[in-house]
Amino acid sequence: MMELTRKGEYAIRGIVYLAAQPPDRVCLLSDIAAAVDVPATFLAKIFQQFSKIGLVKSYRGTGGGFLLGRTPEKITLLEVVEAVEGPIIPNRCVVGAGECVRDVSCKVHPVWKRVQGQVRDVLAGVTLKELSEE
Amino acid sequence: MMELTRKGEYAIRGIVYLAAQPPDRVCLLSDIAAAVDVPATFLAKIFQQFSKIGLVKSYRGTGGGFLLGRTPEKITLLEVVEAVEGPIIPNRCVVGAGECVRDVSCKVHPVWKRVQGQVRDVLAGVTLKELSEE
DNA sequence: CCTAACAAGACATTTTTTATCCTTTTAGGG
DNA sequence: CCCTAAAAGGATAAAAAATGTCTTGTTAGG
Repeated sequence: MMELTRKGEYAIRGIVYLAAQPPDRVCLLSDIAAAVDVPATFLAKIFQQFSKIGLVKSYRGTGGGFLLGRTPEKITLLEVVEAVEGPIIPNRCVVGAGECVRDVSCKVHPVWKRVQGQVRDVLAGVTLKELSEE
Repeated sequence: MMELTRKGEYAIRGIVYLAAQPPDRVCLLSDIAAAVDVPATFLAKIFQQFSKIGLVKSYRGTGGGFLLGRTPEKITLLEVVEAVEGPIIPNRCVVGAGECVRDVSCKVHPVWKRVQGQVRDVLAGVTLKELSEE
């Protein structure tokens, strides 16, 4: 359980590749896809999601392509993962009130809350800089 | 992402209910299913998995049913969850050597390892006793 | 031997994941 | 002003996983 999907994996590979490029090198989607071994059409969707929230910047037309929206040390793994996989929610009952209808005083609730916190903390503590250097 | 499936939810509900019963009260599957509001046929599958690894004991025939395999304080949430959802593996590359073929020195690897550890620690720290009392 | 109960396996349905394709929009260059 | 390069967006399709259901087998008690 708790497994990252293919999409999440691809997303990380793709953006880490971008982070490893010289700061203002505009990269073609097709090049990125080839480099990280991901279907270009699929990666396109992923980068569209990145683009919407500013994780990457995109340019169309001749000479277009992608580059990182911010410097690598300002993008965390948490942002990348949540961008494509949605928020980290181990159990529906952590979402908020009204979800845990079965049990007003649900004992499991705080446990999942804790899990969520730990996972988020770990992922938030890692930046693209660390993942791309060397 | 990282969401517990319905199966996992049902599993927890079912076994927590058992843990809340008097120690040697044998419970009918149909009663448990009704009490925790889970399809009986589905819960049957779940309890079969529990039974195989000794998390619950089962008795067939007239007067049969289920009871907890050990005392509630000796069963952790981690065991329950892993029994039905499989091991907690945030990313395939934490499984072991040979999986992370793309990158011998995969930088993301240790991060997922850490996530895995944290999640397991939280879940291992909670027993059915705590979840079932009061 | 009849009935109660769980065990096991096959099957069906729905949802999610994992793509692919086609059309549209934007931009540069001749 | 056209032509080409590139990303954006939407529709669709195939495969896998989740979520159940059903039928038959097994075990045990009375």
